[in-house]
Amino acid sequence: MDEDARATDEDRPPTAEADATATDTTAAEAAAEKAATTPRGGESRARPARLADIAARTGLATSTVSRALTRPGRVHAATRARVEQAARELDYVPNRAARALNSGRTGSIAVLVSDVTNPFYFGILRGTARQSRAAGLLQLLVDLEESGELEDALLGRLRHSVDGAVLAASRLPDRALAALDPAMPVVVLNRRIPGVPSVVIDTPGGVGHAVEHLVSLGHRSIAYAAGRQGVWSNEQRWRALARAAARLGARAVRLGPFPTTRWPAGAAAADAALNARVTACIAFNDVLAIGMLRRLSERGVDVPGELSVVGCDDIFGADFCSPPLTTIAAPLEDAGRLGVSMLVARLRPDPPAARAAVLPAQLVIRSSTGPAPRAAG
Amino acid sequence: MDEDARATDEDRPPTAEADATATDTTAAEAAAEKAATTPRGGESRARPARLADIAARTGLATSTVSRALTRPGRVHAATRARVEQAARELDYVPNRAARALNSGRTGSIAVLVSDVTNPFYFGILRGTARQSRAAGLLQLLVDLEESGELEDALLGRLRHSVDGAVLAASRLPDRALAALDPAMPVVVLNRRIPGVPSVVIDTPGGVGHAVEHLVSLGHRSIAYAAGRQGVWSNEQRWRALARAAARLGARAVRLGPFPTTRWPAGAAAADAALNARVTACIAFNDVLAIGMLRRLSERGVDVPGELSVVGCDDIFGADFCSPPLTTIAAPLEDAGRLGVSMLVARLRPDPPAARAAVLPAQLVIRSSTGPAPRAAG
DNA sequence: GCGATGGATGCAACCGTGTGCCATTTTTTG
DNA sequence: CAAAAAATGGCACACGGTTGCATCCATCGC
Repeated sequence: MDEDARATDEDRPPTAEADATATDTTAAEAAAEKAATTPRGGESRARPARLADIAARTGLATSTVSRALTRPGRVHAATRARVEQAARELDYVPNRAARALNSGRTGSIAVLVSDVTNPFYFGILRGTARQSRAAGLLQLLVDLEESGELEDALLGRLRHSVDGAVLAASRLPDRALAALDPAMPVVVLNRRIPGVPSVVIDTPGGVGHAVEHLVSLGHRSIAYAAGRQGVWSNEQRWRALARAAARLGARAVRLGPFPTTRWPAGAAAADAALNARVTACIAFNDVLAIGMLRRLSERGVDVPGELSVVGCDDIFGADFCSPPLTTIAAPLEDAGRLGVSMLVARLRPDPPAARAAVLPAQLVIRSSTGPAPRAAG
Repeated sequence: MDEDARATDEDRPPTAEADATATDTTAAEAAAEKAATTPRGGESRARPARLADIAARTGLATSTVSRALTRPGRVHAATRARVEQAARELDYVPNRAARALNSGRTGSIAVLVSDVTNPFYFGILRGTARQSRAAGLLQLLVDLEESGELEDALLGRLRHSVDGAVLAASRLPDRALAALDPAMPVVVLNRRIPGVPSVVIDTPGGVGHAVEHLVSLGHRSIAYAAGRQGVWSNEQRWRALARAAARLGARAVRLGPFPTTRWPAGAAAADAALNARVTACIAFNDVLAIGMLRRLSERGVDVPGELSVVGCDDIFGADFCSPPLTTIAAPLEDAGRLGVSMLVARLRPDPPAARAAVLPAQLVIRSSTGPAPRAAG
């Protein structure tokens, strides 16, 4: 404790490294360990308790101990109590590897995201994290760094290391994902594939509402700033916009595609929107939309006075950018939770048929949308 | 492929669930599997290839196959080629559980964060994800949801399931963390504990620069909007501010503590700063600072005209809030990478002594700081 | 009092991989 | 050409937990 107070050298210049004062303590620890138990080949770690240790302590067989801990009804109540007592005393923690080896279940799932730094995944990750823990599963986070090949390779190697996977925004073709299922149960988010359970957010429905919102404000020409070509949700959103515009007598223009993961993206989209003679623009996602806002601000374009901007997803930051962004809010945490729930259901001995869950999206109106300017069409 | 085109029903009302059209295909698949191999008790999954399968195919012993794949020098080159060929043909993937069981190494590490939705962790997670993959390790993401008890319990259960852990912002007391090390190697981020390897970002140094920046702009009274009491980095930053202010002849005021994970936090901090008769405020982190900006904007206070605001960390959003935030940028991805590197070094047979790496932080000047107003002092 | 019944427990065989030790083969050396 | 040395491959066991089957004992019914 008093050692802690000593470590206050905040005025030290930022050197690359600084040695801690721990050389002696670690040496002492190592010596202590070595003296304790040396199970095999001189390992330096203390040996954790096994079932056999509990068995020895209670005078039971390991099989009985195992049943006492995992099949409570299968042993005498008194025996069970004895075993649990001993387990507590020895600080017993079951070895997951051993359990996995003969049961085939690892007790963990993988969550694959295309890019961890994309704020879109924050909410999803929180949802998967919560539901995983609720289900007693560990969550492997795999960042694909926007690489489809990496995804393929990783899925192959993960196949037998996890019980299943949640794929948030996979890049693999439908066939590859559908083929994956027998080897490893999979749930996909934001995509619909026949035969694969999925969680889809009804952002297209929200796009319809956004178009209504814009048309009611007098907009008659609405652009769509597209994301990466071929992405399922990207095409869905464009179609929803085109359809709603047609229904309401407005003109729909498709711009792009624009990259949506790096900041420069929004600039190109903003310029394209200004060229397209529209009064409003719905962007594929909030990252793109916020990038547009920045560019428009740089160019001195008034939002929403001259151009209204709508985003998708309601990511972190959409409420404090300038101006606060009107967006189609996606229930990301719910989607993550539901994805894991469906995966867990899929892992049960009698898996339900693959289904596609649809979560509603809400149009959140902030300050980046307003009445259409008079002159434009 | 043509099936994919059919799945375009974006105008469908957002129902809770919709059945996929996959019942027949999954049934066919299941039948095909059952016909293939039924290893034990009629499992429904296809049996993955094992070493024994390669051995049978090549006419070698499993031990030789094992060595061919893991100890290239130990077998004849021709034998090794045969084995690798067979492994490819059978799509062999080593069973991690079995490997872990007898080697004691799981090939995975845990990364513990106190709250996944805190944008502070985004950069860190990307760093740990990259370095983990580079080291051939899987990364377990554990969200502690701001609960110290959960952390304690989880660390106990994880102890034998992972090779080590990176603790980003742990809540456990120093003693508990130091005691953890013999059972499970650990690297802590943003905290310095004797005997435990750590990666610390020199934000306090950056705070010093920020104070110089503010003083040079004429500020003489600077507030610190504190984060959660007792957090190591929080105390460090305050001390750095107080020390730098004393050195430069400015007055330092400590406000708070304020919660820094939820948005309402910033409001209280902003009001407190206005009451404190200061002209500038350095906040514990960017979440708090951005919350302050929002509140100040609501109250019609000009930033930086009436009050300058500085944040810490340079999280996602700090560059597009209004006004863009002057902040002390932390190299978060580097910190994550380095944390994993140090953990990996710790896992080697001859672990180096625990050391504390310090990464420099940079003051990034944007638009939330400016000259001090005339009247105040 | 004896056999049937069922609950409680132990035995032993797995799961798939890694590795120490030994047998065998091949190469080198005197 | 024989002996020594090196290279190569196989046997068997260990890792820790689960589970089918056998065993044992107590209780119950007749």
